[in-house]
Amino acid sequence: MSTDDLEGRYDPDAVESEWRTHWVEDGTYEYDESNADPNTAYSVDTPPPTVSGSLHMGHLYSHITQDFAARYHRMADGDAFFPFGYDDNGIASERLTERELDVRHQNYERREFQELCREVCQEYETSFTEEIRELGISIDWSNTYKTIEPRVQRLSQLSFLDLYEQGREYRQRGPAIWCPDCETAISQVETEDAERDAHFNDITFDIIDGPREDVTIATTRPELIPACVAMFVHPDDERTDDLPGSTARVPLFGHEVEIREDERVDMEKGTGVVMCCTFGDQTDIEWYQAHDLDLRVAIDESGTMTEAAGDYAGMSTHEAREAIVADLDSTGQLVSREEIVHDVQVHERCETDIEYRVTDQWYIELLDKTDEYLEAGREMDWYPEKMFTRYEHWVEGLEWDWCISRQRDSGIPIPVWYCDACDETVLAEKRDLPVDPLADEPPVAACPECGHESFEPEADVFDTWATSSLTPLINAGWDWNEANGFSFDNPELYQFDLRPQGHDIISFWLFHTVVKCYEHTGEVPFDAVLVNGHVLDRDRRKMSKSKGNGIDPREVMDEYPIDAIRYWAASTAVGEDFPFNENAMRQGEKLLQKLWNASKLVDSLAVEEPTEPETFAAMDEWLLASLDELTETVTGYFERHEYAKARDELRAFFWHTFCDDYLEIAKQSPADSTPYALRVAHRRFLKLFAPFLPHVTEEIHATLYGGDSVHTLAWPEPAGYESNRTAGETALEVIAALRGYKTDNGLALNESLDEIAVYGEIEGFEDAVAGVMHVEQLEQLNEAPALSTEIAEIDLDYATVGPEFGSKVGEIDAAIESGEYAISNGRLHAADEVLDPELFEVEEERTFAGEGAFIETENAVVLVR
RNA sequence: GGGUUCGUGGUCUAGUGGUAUGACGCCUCCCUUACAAGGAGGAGGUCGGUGGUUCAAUUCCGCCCGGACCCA
Repeated sequence: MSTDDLEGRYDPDAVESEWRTHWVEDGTYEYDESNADPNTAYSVDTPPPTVSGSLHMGHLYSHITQDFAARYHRMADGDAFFPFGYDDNGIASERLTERELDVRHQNYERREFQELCREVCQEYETSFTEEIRELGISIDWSNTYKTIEPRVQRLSQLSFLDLYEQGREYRQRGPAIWCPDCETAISQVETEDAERDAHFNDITFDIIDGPREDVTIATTRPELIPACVAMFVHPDDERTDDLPGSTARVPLFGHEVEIREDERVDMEKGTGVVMCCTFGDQTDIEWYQAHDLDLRVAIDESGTMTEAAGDYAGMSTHEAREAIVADLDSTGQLVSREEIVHDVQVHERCETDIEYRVTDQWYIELLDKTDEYLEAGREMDWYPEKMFTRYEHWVEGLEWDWCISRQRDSGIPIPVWYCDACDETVLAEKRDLPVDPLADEPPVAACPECGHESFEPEADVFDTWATSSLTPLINAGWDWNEANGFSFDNPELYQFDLRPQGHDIISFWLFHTVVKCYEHTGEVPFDAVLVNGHVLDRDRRKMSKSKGNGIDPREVMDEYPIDAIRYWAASTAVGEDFPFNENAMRQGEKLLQKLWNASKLVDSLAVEEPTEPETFAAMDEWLLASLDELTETVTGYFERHEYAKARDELRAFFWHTFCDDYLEIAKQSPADSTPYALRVAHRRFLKLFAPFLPHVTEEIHATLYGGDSVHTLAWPEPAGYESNRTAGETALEVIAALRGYKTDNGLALNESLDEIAVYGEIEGFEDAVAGVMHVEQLEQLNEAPALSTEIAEIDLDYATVGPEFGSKVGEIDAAIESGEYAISNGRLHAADEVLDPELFEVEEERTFAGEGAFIETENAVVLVR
């Protein structure tokens, strides 16, 4: 990376790894808070990836997309704050630690186990970091955090105390989703569907004092029969309209339950009668709450049957299921049994079937302020805009407050104690945080309420999202002290300019982050949200472990240059899902070589620092004016996160206009302005390409121009060149026509042409045309050469003709088609209508009667003699 | 099941109330003062299906089919 000339072919393997190392060692992307202009510096809040897995295509794609934004804004805004976090605080990390070390977390103190987690995660973090660096992501590696570190623990607990003091949190006994294997409450978002073989069991319940002898229900979970507290029928179901108000006797267990009406009963399925248990599913919970039903807890925290299950107590749920079915069969209450396959909810980490349990949990109140949270969402710019609807629907559909407590042995502790006598909640002091109530003493010696002197520590820890939702506060250094209360170390970073987010997790991660930051600061944490789509496999199908169609980024990174992968990542509009596509990477690879080769040519045609000439050759000025326009267009695309458009526009102009057209002309141009234009354009191209292709642009820039990293230079602005653009376009048309002529006649492109004549506006560009096409003599014609013309086609201007002539348009079209029209005095007569000249265009076909070849372009006529 | 979204030559993509952009691949020609991983040309699309609105629909609306995501 330090020769003065570009030699041979571009070797991405060697170059990319060298720069990657250099950028980290040099601190090229470090945010300099003393230099940064707080009004302009760009800040990105990156959602920290879970470190317990290896890099997948989704990480690769989303990080590259963020990096386009960070790199562009670093150049355009002067500086960028682009930090990195590791989420090592979830169940995933704990499971990883247990697996790696072959231990159980129950055998350790909370702090000890966290220490182990930190050690195990450290290895994963190291390899993850290495891979992210390999992608050329311009992260500031001096600004990283881990969600398990004490600073973040303190911040999570501060957040809890602040919300509690604001009256936004409460503790309540209620149903929660429970994993019997992990023995904790989990959130809805930690569950997924899994297919299970099961049975539909039709079971008869006797009716006491009712209109019938008995009713039959269908259930896949007979082990819940001891937990049955009611039965339900649909109010509109005629089959069962005699039942409401009756009492049924639960088979085997004998307790009596009432039959009630509720619209949530599915009339389509089964018998129209369902049992309600503590708790089989979400609907059971809703019924429990709506109908104020009893609780009968038959399954304990480890998935073992309780005393409520009578003879079946002590069995696992699966054992109890089989035993109960067998006993029902022998009492004749099992009517039938049918094998089925159905989806059940499982814990995503261990694939254990989940249960619902009634427990004490902490909640953040959400439901009372959904309008405000909706408004907060509206205040952010969404890229693409349509993704806001996902947020909107999520907020509008909220039914529960946010359960933030988890019954796990590790995680960040909830900093409270409860009075043994009166159950008063005692909060930790802010200055003491972080605390662990299991190990630390409460801040008071006696209960402020009743004076009692012993306390029960809270054993629960926070939900992962309670911490993951604080990343803007972590990144901006939010904290509390006696003197200032809550404040930021780096207030200029908040609110953050950009939040990147996958489209599948807008509903919880992004939403939770907006809510918490909004409540703590009164301000929406992000100016804009950039939503990235998913990477699909080659056949446009979602990648999944079970399908085995995943693509290993490692293999991709070994096979293609990183810059080529980054080129692919800009293949489609942000927010759209798009397939893994090796064509795009090959195309990217070609672009790297093209950039390298063109740079070599520029370097051989122009001295390094040409002085600005007084006057410009027309073509040189034309190039710079066109480049100004390109700069403006591309800048607009970057501002709107339209990376695919920016990439394509830039590539097309560079490849076709600059390389194919201009460089060929430049080779033959004797003008002083040519070397100058070449260098201006070349330096500008390097900067415009830099966010997409950081390695190759840095290598070329460093080799030819030296100095600071191209990535810390200012983003180019239009330099204000003006040119007769029309004449330039026409000249290029003439050149293209002559190229075509040579191809059609089997001539090499550098073959000489004796004489050509041009009718068309190419003033000032004659030398360029003649030079590049090796024309000995070029004659400008003042009038069109002798031609015979006939009308080939008539094009109507439908945008005007349509509204004006309405339903007659079809007839006019037909008349033109069949030749039944006339043109007189410039007007078109067809189908009894007269069209003024501005409503149509006549396409003429010309034939040349004179000597030599005749070529017509859009704006010129060329004769080759 | 409900909602959102996507469906454009073989493949991937842009775009729009007036007959469709580019790339890869394919075919023909060309080693030209960087680049054959290049250049000059060419073939290839009833814009998922079907109704409707309109003079005109790939574009707007309804339904259907297929994929994805979110919520049940």
